[in-house]
Amino acid sequence: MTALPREFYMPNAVHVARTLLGQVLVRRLPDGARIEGRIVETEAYTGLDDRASHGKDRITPRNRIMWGEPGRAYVYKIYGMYWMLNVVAEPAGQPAAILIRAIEPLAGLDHIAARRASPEPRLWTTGPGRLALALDITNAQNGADLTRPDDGLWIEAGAPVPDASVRAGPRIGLGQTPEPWLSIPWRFWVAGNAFLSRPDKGVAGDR
DNA sequence: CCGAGGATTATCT
DNA sequence: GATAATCCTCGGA
Repeated sequence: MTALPREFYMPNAVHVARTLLGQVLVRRLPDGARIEGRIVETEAYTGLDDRASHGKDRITPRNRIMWGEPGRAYVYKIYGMYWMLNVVAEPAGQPAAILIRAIEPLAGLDHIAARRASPEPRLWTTGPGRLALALDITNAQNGADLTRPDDGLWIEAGAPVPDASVRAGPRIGLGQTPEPWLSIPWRFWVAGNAFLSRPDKGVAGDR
């Protein structure tokens, strides 16, 4: 298996969020452990006008990765205790990133179990905070190049998810964000998958 | 089953 | 000094 090329991340963030579904996120820990998970839920954040995006205004020390090379990891801490894993998209100079919200564990389950308190696999990688804990992702992975195995975190090609299995809806946790950004359907997920951050009600909202 | 509230800190104003 | 792209626990029903 080989990592997806940088060109994969060049298109606009909404398109990349859609095509990331089904791809395989791979983590190689310092001790040699290998963990793999199929991406089943994503959210797109663009720059320019998107009021929910960290890239909405200007470059700051935290968000500078968003303006850089596509195909790299943008990791930041939220609520004082959780790390969020994002993938930078669009050409350098344009702030855009995709938040990986959930993965379906494929390999390395025992390594995840060792790190997570809950004995319930469904609670290991369902949600951005949880998946970061499961894969031991912290700010040490900020800027990691996802197009190569060198940094211990990368993305490989997985089985494509057909349009019929893709659903879209509003992004989660946006709080005071004004419309239309609050409701724009830039969250994508694999219909009916058991590892979504919240249960799939079976409702479509396609785009 | 469900909703409320707490945890805990980097970041920006 | 307020807020945040979240998760977990606990109390009530």
